[in-house]
Amino acid sequence: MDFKAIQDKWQKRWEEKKIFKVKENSKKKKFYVLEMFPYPSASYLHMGHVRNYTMGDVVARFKRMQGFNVLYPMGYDSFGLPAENAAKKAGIHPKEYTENAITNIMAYQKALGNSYDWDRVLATHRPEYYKWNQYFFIKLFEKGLAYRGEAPVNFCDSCNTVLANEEVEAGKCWRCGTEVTTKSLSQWFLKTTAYTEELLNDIDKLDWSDKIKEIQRNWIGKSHGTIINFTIDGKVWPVFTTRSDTVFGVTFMVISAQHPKLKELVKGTKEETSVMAFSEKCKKARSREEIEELGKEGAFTGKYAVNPITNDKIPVWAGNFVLAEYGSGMVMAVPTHDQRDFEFAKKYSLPLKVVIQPKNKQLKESEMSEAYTEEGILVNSGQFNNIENKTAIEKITDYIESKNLGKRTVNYKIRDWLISRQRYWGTPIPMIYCEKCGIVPVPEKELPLLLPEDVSFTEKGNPMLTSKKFQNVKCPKCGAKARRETDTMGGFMDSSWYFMRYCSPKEKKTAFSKESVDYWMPVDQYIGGIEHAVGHLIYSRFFTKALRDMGLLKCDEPFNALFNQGIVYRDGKKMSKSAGNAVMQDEIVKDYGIDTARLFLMFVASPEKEMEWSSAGIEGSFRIVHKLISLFEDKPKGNGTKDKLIISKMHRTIKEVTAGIEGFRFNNSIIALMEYVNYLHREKENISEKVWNKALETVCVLASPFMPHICEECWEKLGNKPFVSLEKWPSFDEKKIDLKAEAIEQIADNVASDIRKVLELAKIEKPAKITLFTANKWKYELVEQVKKLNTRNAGEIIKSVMQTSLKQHGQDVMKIVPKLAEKLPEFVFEKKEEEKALKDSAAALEKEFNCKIEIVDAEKSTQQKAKQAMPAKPAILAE
RNA sequence: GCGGGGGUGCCAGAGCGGUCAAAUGGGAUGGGCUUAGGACCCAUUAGCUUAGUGCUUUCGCAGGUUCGAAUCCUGUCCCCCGCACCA
Repeated sequence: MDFKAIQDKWQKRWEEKKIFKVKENSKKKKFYVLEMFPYPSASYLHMGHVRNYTMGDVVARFKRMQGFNVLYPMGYDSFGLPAENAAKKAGIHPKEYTENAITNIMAYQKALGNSYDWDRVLATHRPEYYKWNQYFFIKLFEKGLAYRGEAPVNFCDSCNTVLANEEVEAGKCWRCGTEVTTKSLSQWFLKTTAYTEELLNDIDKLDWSDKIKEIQRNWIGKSHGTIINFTIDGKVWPVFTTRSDTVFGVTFMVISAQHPKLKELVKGTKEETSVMAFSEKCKKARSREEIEELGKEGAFTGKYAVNPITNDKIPVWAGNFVLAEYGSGMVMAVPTHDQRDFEFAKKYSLPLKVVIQPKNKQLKESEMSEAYTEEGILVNSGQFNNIENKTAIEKITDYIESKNLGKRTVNYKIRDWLISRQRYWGTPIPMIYCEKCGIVPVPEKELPLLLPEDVSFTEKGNPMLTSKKFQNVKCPKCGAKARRETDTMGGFMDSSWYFMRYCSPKEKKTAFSKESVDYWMPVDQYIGGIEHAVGHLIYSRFFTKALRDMGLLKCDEPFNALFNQGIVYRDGKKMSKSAGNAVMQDEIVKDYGIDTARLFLMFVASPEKEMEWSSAGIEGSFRIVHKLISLFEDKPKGNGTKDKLIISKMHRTIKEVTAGIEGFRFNNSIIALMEYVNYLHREKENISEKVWNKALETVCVLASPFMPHICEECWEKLGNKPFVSLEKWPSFDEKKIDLKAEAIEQIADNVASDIRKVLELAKIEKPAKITLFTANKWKYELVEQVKKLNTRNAGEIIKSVMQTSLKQHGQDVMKIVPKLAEKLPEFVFEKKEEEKALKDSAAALEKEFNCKIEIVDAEKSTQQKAKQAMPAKPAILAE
């Protein structure tokens, strides 16, 4: 079979007939399948991509065949730094670079034969798309959900731009790996924190893996605590703590070295210069290694705070270990009961005061070598002494609230979404700064605000700054001279709503039609890498909720079910072109065809697990494909003795394949399919034409999501009209799955092969008569018969017969404990049924061996002998 | 440190209370086919043992629940992956 020709043939036909084109259809239930859209930098596909896309395609095809109206689109996340860097390096305009990359990658994707609706393709760098980024930005601005604010932000010197928290991994830039530094800059933010509670609570509604749900919960990082109002110089400094039970043990305060109000605090003190120098130092490098090396560092601010509960006056320090952006950016330090505070206190010889005593020992400040963080009883805590510390948290907080010294509160780790980027290849932020009117949005009718063309990529810094024409504008409100924002939006803006654009991609007047979005959304099955756990997957959730509240759509969550596929490795490393270990789509297609690659990728491991690419494995899959195809090359006219069994197995196979796809266990689906294919091969001779055809049709339909091209071809070969891709997915009838019958048939089956073997080994060509003995002992008799042959091979004959057949026989099955026998009646065989199995197959056997078959009740005829020879009943049966 | 996921036969990888010495593929060994190789087909692939069979050991390690455990519980060791000075 010429796989290449078949692929081309069917891909062409699918495209010509537009069979995967969809539109809204209120009569059909919708199903939206989506893979995370790719960044089109690399103009090739390797097996990692193919694995991802194949999963989506399997689901899409399956659901389509089940009668769902399936939306399955593809597009390109085409803004971003790589295109801009390529432009810098090679002197190509990012737009040209990007369009080329899209053309290339799309050709590769089309060659996969996935059932995308290619009429819906989109690319985020095109003005008809990013216009709506700008529109949404203005709407968010109007709602107060987009704002400009000064905050300590992450800055990557190499990329020369600020980064969102979600783009910093272990203190390094996610893209280039450069150390991220902190700067205090004025930037645009989207207020994700306005939806914190909803983002957290709705996680429970999602059909996502526990792992990724947990990552999101951690990222949101909700914690209950208390705000306690300390005072410094009469001014209130609220401090967040989860351990209000230790408030009597506070011996100093630590303010973050990067706290925006630090400068104000130390102004005019003699410590000012040294503290500010320390602060500057802390703003540099934040890599994990360096922090661990440095340890905790601090500087005394010269100020004292008053503990509102005890009225103690305690020193205020600036410290490198306190995060400016979490809580209040300042902590109350309880060195006896917090390890970090303990280390800091030891280093700077600050006092310790125990306020929680464990039950079994006595803590002494002078003897402590680490903080005591377990539970215990309060001491040195005034009226709260002798209370368990867990209870004390509540009691002390109640007291604080009653005296108006603070309040209960909830704190989150999640920050607002920093969206500005000082880069060119992104959506221009549609804002204008006017000296009189302040920040003014670009009027809607002027959208899209296009990226300027007259920019230079060779200078350092943001290329946008090189276009004076772009920057100098008139204020839309007052007409005075004004300056346009030169920052662009980070790429996560683009990917936060692309799945909605797919619903009505050609819409010109709005970002999407409400009608189509309300029909298609949410995405029923989203598939992509886990690396987007806190970036894209949080932003998209936020965006959906924000758009919902603007009345643009109905759903609360964008992605109902999410599946994170495993990575494809080769030689133990992640497959990538730069690592030189990528297996490319085209080389595999050349040797094996894309269907073999799909089969292998779906078959070798559970979809969520990482898998190792192996060339031996792909060979194996190639064989499987061949085996399946060769079924369709036969047209046997069998006798039909195995028809019943084939039907039973067919229903079982349908059941298993269906369950496999539904549960994202594609590997198990394929195994079930293979077992059926093998069985059909073996039983070719014993299947009637009608059943054979039915069986092959079923195989063809069941296999089609995995190897669509080959199945179309086989489908045609069977004389069916195209397309198998549009066939109805078969349903199974549990009643037709007859395990008992299958097992009985198996017995009869084994008998035949035993006979064959015996004849062969004994070198008997034409037996005059074959006697079969029923029940457990028939084989015993058989042995006796073989012995009588007096042949040299007797031992060998008997052994091979016994090995293959007795395992299946009654005796093993009867081992089931009697108690459970009632529950599992199908596992207990009665002699009658065995006899029946033999009788049923007798005719076929007579024909095959061309002699008379006699069936004898071994129970009667050989009881005596059998009793002597057989071991006693298994002990368990005697009970 | 916190959180998540794992440890299965030569390898990969299913199974997740009884049809489990454990699917499926790969590999290995033997046999068939073939001028030969490849492809294909068949058998074997924990150990001992029998004519059938039986027994022992095996699903990281140690216990427990159960008539019965790879599967459930407890402890323990190891591995991988997130987050991480979050007050």
